This record gives sequence, C-alpha cells and structure tokens, in this order.
Amino acid sequence: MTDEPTRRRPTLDEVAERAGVSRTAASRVLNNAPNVSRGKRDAVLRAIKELGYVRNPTARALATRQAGAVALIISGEDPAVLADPFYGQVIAGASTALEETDLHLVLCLATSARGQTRVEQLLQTRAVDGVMLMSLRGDDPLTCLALEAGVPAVFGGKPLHGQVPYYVDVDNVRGARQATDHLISLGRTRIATITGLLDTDVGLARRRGYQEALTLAGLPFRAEEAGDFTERSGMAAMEALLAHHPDLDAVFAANDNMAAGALRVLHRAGRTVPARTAVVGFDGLTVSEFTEPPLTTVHQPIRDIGREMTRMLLSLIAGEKPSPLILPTTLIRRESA
Amino acid sequence: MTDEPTRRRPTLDEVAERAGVSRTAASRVLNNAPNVSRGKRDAVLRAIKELGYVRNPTARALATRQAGAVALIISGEDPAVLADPFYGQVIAGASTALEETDLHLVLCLATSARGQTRVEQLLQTRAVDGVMLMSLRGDDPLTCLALEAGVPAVFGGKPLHGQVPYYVDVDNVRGARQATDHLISLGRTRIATITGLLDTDVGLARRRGYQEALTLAGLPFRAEEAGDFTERSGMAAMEALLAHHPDLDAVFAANDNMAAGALRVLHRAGRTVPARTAVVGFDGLTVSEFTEPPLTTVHQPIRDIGREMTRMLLSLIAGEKPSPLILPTTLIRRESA
DNA sequence: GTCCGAACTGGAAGCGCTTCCAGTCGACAC
DNA sequence: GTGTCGACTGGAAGCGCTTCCAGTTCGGAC
Repeated sequence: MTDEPTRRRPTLDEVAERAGVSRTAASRVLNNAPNVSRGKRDAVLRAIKELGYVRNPTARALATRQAGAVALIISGEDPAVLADPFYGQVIAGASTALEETDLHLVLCLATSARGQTRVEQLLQTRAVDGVMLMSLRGDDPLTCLALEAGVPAVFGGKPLHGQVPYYVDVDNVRGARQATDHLISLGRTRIATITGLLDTDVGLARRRGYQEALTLAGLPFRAEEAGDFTERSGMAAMEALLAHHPDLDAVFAANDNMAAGALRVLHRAGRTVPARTAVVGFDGLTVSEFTEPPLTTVHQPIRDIGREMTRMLLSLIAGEKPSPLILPTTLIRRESA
Repeated sequence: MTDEPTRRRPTLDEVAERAGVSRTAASRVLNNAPNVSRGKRDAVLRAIKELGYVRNPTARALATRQAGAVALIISGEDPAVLADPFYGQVIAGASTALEETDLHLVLCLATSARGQTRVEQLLQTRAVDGVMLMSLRGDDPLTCLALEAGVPAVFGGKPLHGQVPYYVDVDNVRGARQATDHLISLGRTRIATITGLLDTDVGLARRRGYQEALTLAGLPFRAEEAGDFTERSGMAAMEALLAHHPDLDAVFAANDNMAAGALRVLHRAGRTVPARTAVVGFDGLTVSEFTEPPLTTVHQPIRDIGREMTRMLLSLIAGEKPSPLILPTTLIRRESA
C-alpha cells in the first residue's frame, strides 16, 4: 500500500535537522514541555508535518522506562470463562476509561499453565505499567505474584485469602440479601440457593447474604447446591435441589447464567415460575431479560467495575494511594419472582 | 513487597560481566543462538540465575524493531458491542493461539471517536506487529487505514467494500440457507427473516442465504425486518413482522441474540413456538440453549475464528502469504424449529 | 552601564538490547 | 609445516527517544 515496501520512517533527528533545531528541542515540543521558543516550536511542528513524522513508542518507552500499557488479567480454569458476557462488559469499561490516557490495554488469559507462565513473565519483565486482576480463585498464586512483582495492581473482587490493598468490588453480601429478602417478602419460606464457586469471595459472600437473610427472617429452611457460575452447573444444581427438596418454593442463584439454567430445569420439571417456584439471579446480564420468564435479578454495574478498576490503577500509577471501592447493587424486579 | 522500593534490575551487561563473557555472548545464550561454547553458555545461565536477571522487553523491542504484540481491534457504534458474548469467544480463541508465541494481545475498542484515533495511532506508530480487525461496518475507514498502514492485517469477516487479501470468515450464505432450508423442510411456507445490519457483509450474506433458499424452494412469501444484532432490535423487528405479516409461520433471525428477542415477543403475543411459529437463530451462543424453547440455530465455530485469525496473522508476520479461510457452519436442531 | 534571573538551547550521556563484522583458535587434510 | 574451514568471540555501532546539565541570551531592575 505504501509506495515503497518499507521506507524507513523519519526519526526525531531528521525532524530536528529539518527544523534547524536540536533534537532536544524537537523532543520538547513533542512532549510539549516548556522552554521552547515560539519560533522553534512552529518550525518543529512544520517539519513534523512535512516529514509525516510519528514518534516511535518503543524508543520512548525505553527512554522513559514506562511501558505505555496496562494489563487486564483474567484467571480461571478454562478460556471458556470469556463466554460469560460479564467479562466483555468489564473489558468495555476498562477500555473506555483508558481512552482518555495514552495507555494500551493488554489482555491476558491466565487459564492454562502456559497462560500463567506468560502472566508471570509479564509481571517480572515489567512489560506493563500496571495490572488489573479478575476472578482469582481461592489460593491463586497470581495474587502473590502480582503483589510481589512490585507492579501497581488492582483486583477486581477481593481475593479470598490475603489482604490486598487495592480492589474494587460490589457489595455481594448485601446484594444476595436483597435477593433473598425479596423472595421472603413474596411469602416464600422454602428458599434454596445455587451458590457460585465456593473458593471465591464472590461465591462465599453471596451465600452468606442468602444465609443472613434467612436467619434474620427466622426461616429454618436451608438448601444449597454448589455451581460454578455456568449455565450447565446451574442446571445440575437445580436438578439436585429438586431431587432433595421437592418442596422448595424459591431459588436464589448466585448469578444469571446459573439462574437461566435453573429456569430450564424447572420448566422441564413442569414447575411454573414464579407461581410454583420463584427464581432470582445475580448480575443483571442481558440474558436475564430474555429468559422465560424474564429474570428478577440483582444488578451490578459491571461496566463501572471495569472503569473504576482502571481509574484506581491509573491513580496508583500516578503515585497516589486510592481507597478500595465497593459498588452498590440494585434489585431488578421482573417476572421470575 | 520487594525489600527495596525500586532496586534497579540487573542488565545484560552485568550478567555478562559476572559470567566473564562479552555482552554479545550473553545475548546469544538468551536467544539461544549458535556459536556459544558450552562453557560460556553455562556460565551465563548461572549468572542469570544468580542475578535473577530478566530481559527487558522494551529494549529488545527497540533493538529488534518488533513490538512483541498484536492487536485485536473491535469496531462498532458502542462499547456495548462487547456485551455480545460472541467477542469473548473470539478473544479467547485469539488469546489461546497466542500462548504458543511470545506475543501479547492488545485489545482496542474503536467504538468512539477517541477510540478510532487511538487505533490510527497504533497503526501509524507501529506499536504492534500486526492487527486483527473485527465487525467493520460498510465503509469503515479502518479498513483502509489498516491496509495502508503497511502492518500485517487480517480481517474477521470480509469487509463489505473493497477486497482485502487476508481474512477468515464463515460461510454465512450457506449457513443461512441451512437454516431456511430446515424451516422449509418442516413444511413452513411463510418464512420471515430478521436481518442483521445491512451495511455489513454478515448481515447481507445471511439475508442472501435466506432469499436463495426461498427462491430455490419456489416459495413466494417474503418478509424482512432489519435488526442490528441486539436482542432489543430482535424484539422490535419481530413486533413489526407480526404487525405486517400476522400469517407468518416461521422466522429466521440472523443471530441468536435477535432470535432470543423474537422469542420473547412471540411468547407475549401468545404464539406458541414452534407449533405456531418456528424460529431459527445463528451463532450457537450459549444463550441459545437457555431460551424458551431452546433455539434451533446455525452454529459457527467462534473460538476457531479467533484462533485462525491469529494463526493467519502469525503466518503473515512470518512473511508468508496465507490464503483466506472460510469456516463451516452446522445446524443445531433444538426445540424452536 | 552593570548585574541578575528567567527563559531558552543543544551536546552528550544514557535507556538495555541485538547484531554486524573483523578476527582468533584448533583441528584436520594435504 | 602450511592452508583451509568451521566454530567461536567480543568490540562497536546501532535502535530512536528522553533528559541532565552546562551554557547562552536577553529584558529589566538598579
């Protein structure tokens, strides 16, 4: 497409020469630093335009010792985690927040041994100026690695073990209580739950919220079945619940995907929703609007999570000490409960 | 976490000195290049270990003139496009394919003016060794920009206008015909379609498949309503179709999201699926398994798209001239048709 | 007329790595 | 012995940018 295969791109030296100034001066106008006279500045600008100069980011990175990028690291068992639209939203939020800076977003899936290794390298080589980590399992080695690498790091969701200084999370306990309270207010008394992964803070916190709500309401019935946040696991869990507790009259699923799975099982079992069995999910993903019936769910501001993580990271990179952030959840009432 | 705030990391020079060899030799063992005697190699390796040396990727990038990263660029009106789980899968595929290399994945959302600008810069500054572009609209300037930047570029889905040399796509026309043929084989004769964006190749191709199938079957009925691949647009389109063609007996939606929206509208309208109105989608996303009823759909291998785009890009970067790739689709028969 | 500080200027030293190239060293055939 | 060849070796020249610092200019206060 270019007229010559790979014409060497002009360097700052050439710009400087053409403008009749020193490279130093040229660099200064590039970074619009002070101490350049109007005349020289204009000359440099003109030379840049005439030459079609664009600054080489790698050279800049080497000289400034800044990578010009941050990483979003997504952990998990399987690259399939990304099938969960949740992450897309986080990514969108992060990406949008980065637009205002000149940092790039590098995405890492630490879902395989090889992926893990590469993340370690990323951390050690300081190939990025900061990292955001998401969906860490209980004792994910990444937690320590990130902390020890000395790279600014913010976590999405508190890791299970270990205190991390910087994170953004949603109030999972409260959200789960909202959900369960809603079911209670509907007069349900035999409320089961499909939990998320119990080696994650999210999974545990949402279960705790469920339990607290029942306890406060003085309801003795308990029925739990563990899932892993996927639709399939939601189905399996619902089947198990139905088998062991056919008398349940409501289900709180720890996320929308599992709730969708549960809905299908209930439907197949011929149990009407919400008449016979009410269902509440968690997340507020698009999918929850299109299940049958539409899902009552606890909405969390997913895009905001991505955005706020990014902002926190930027602030960290800028040398500040931001405070952890807990975002609110809101109950969205639809037809399933 | 480190014992000292920012202890300078060892450089290759220090490694070389400690190992008693030249920096050149040290570099050679790092890149396991030939012409290093066994003894020196071992000495260097030992020094690396003792010093805890890790190579500085930026310096390497500057010297080799390779960025060590490729970009996945997602175009679109709105960062919300990422809410579509489709992209998550593509990303997962790309990410997995990259694991075998030492390239990073930088993700760019060209969904705003600012985002566009940044992509342009990315291209011009050659901040990456190659790019993959997805979901370009009709006359998206990115097509030209990418081509003209002289950076290896592969497209996900043929852009509408202009020939691009490297792309991976699925056989959308054939897929849509499979879907429509299936409806025809079920005895449906009044088959409508909810199209995707008609300024994209995907949207057009799937519509063409639908039309071809009807023509070949000698069915005169035609009913189209345009959507934009979102659930919401699927609902609107379905409502319009129902208003204008209450006698339709089947619908082919150009993707699962819109099919899910259509399903809801049909349900609300009291039309049973598939008895009264059969529905077929396209994509084979997880959501299609959890609609009510589960969606018959044309599955496309989304992860593979990401993977193959990446492989094609790698091959391009390696200086080869790969051929475009068309991936097959398969009809998944579930309950909605 | 002198002096002072603020505003500029550019030479030069990096940032940390790759790689060209001129050269050394032995082994081995002749 | 001599010549040849292949396997090593390391000095030095970059890659393209930032930035420290020593120095120059110049207007205005005195």
